[in-house]
Amino acid sequence: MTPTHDPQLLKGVLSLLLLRLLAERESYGYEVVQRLRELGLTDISEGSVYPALARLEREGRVEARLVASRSGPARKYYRSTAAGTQALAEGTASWLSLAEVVHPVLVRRLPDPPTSTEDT
Amino acid sequence: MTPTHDPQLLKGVLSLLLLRLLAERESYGYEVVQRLRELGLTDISEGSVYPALARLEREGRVEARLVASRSGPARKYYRSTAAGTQALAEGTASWLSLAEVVHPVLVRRLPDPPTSTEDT
DNA sequence: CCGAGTACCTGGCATTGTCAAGTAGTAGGT
DNA sequence: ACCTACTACTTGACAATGCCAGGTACTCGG
Repeated sequence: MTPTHDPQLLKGVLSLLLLRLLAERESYGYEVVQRLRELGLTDISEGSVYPALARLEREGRVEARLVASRSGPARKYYRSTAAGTQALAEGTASWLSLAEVVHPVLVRRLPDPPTSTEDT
Repeated sequence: MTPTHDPQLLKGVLSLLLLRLLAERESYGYEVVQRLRELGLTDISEGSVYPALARLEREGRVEARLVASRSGPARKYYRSTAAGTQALAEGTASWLSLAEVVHPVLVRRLPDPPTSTEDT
């Protein structure tokens, strides 16, 4: 079970993941959603992914081409551009450096909270 | 150097950090900002922290009391409530589980990108 | 003809970090 | 007295972005 997925935590991380998945291999929106779900992000909705992909394309970080399919409507395949690869590197650095700060703080032991049945 | 701090990445994480710092010990806004800066979050602005603290109070996750100071205006000390402690636990779980998904994806080696000077 | 699976897009909404500006108290210099 | 600087908190307007709900459209099986 995913412990109460908080939408806010995903902010910024989603585009980073998309950039990464598309840098690994060309993919289309519907498939990207499935790849994210396989990674464990079961709560990601299409309504987040499609706009995010459109943003990335508008920003020149990915480029798209339409490919007909025999199993449904045409697919829009996206793949990373050079700018996308660079953005991925920078975004990854940001994430890692944030995680390096946040993680230790969250996992360090809490000092004993004051107990009312006990005093010094 | 902080690698191009992305505001979006902080979303949701900030309240989690505040909850954590206040669970460790009672603190007031201005001091919390300093504690965050010491942790390495040099770009955090007061304009983010004060509203976030107000939110946490409104949600009942922290409670506040005013304490006069001889070095300036009164300080508003916040400390975690029981609800805050629980929210901290849940939030930490969310963060850890997200990081567990994101981290491996971001650090795994990229397959060789196709080089234009070379073909199969 | 209808439902389900595939595939994409959009509008409106809520959350939340940032910037900028404002209000105030204390202390020290001139 | 006045000015500056540091401490300390608050607020309004703004931008980014994930989510929900709903819509369009193609293919295939009943």
